[in-house]
Amino acid sequence: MPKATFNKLKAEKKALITKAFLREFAVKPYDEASISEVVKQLGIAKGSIYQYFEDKMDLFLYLIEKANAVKAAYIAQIKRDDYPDFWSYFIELFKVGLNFDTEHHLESHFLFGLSQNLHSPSVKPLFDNMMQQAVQIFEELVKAEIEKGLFRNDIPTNIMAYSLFHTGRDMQEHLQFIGLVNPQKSIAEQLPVYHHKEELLMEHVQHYINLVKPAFNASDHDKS
Amino acid sequence: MPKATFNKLKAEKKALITKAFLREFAVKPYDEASISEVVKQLGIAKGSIYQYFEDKMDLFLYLIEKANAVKAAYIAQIKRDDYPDFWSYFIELFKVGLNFDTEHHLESHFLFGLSQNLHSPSVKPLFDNMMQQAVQIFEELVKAEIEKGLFRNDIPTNIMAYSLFHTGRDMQEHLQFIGLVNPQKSIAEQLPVYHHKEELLMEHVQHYINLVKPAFNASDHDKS
DNA sequence: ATAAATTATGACTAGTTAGTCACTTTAATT
DNA sequence: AATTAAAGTGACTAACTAGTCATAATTTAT
Repeated sequence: MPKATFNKLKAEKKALITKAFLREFAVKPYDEASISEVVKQLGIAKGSIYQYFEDKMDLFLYLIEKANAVKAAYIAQIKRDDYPDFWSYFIELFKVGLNFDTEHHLESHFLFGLSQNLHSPSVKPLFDNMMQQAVQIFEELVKAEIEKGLFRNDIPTNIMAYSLFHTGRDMQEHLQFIGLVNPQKSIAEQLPVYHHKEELLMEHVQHYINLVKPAFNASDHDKS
Repeated sequence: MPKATFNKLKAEKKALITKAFLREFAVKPYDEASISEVVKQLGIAKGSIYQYFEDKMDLFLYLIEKANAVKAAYIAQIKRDDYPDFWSYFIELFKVGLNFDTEHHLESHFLFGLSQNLHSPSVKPLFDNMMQQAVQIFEELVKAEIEKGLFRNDIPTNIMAYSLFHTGRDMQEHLQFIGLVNPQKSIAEQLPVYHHKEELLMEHVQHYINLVKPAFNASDHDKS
């Protein structure tokens, strides 16, 4: 966590520093992100950063925590119980993600980049941990659906959870793949990733969900 | 491509150099892989490498080509037409992949690592290109299945292709996630990734395929 | 206004890297 | 055996990096 000095900083300066580093780590993998370059951009001394944070990793963890907290507030807005089935909930999750992106594009860019640079040696253990947690949450969701008789019960839940978790990631990646979104460019232009693409995006998500739905839903392949 | 000098080298030396670099690039992302370190291990001068290759990227491209060629020979062993449905073909693809891994674990490790370090800035364009090709192949496969009436036809083929392509990757990643395989450790121990895990692996693959099968197969959701 | 505490600084350390090139060694040819 | 061609070398360059620390500037407290 940041040192006391950083927290005592006035909010404006704190925000400027956070923003600059979010941008840097959004564009480059951890090991290639350069503190030297960011302080140059900020016009502050490199030594200052080490008054604020223990080291590079401390700074990085702070950014993750920060961005995750902002996103978590969006996710928490919706509850599974408010939807008739998992898939309408899943789509809604995507929609709040879209709001998050529009209203906090830097944090969104950062998390987007994070999910794509998971295998840099220095972040691997860290990321594995985050992944464990994420998949665990999905496994709970899956189990609840099975309990309700809405998901099939002939496949190990951990496999279903992992696949479901990845479906979300794959959708995002695919959007990038077909050039519908361009995170790198969006960051440079300081625009949200999905800016003015909301409808196309949701259409794409709908297709994806239509595709995977029969893989999870209980029906004839259910052995119960 | 490598310089003439490299090709004139006697096969044994060529193989040793190739092996050492495959190992290095298997473990680290492109930008973190160190030529200096490998030449130290090999006990040859750094200058020699630049007698063999134009630069780091030239060396890297050579390794990709090399590893891909070896794997392609395995893939080419089987043909879709020899199987009653896509999924038995898909499983067989996995099995030859397993053979490839057993018989060429270094190349296998390298390609494994490659698929996980795709977003390093320097390799991004390169990887995007490989991805385009891979997905294109999958899209052809999907189209052929639809033609045969075996896959559903109410989802854009590019979405089906992308999802299918990722299913393979996700399966691999999941095996790593649950600790069933450990590429880093396997490399250190100079063992194939899937060594002595073949049965567990195929069981896992079978589950995964059972899961996703209904997403692709034509049935009630077909609008034809 | 003075003293004390806090915050900011940037030159510096020790380490890394890819790539170069004048030179030496080895091999092939005459 | 002498000459030429090819292959191998390692010190060196230039460019980076994270992190340090004695000093200077600025706030805060007295």
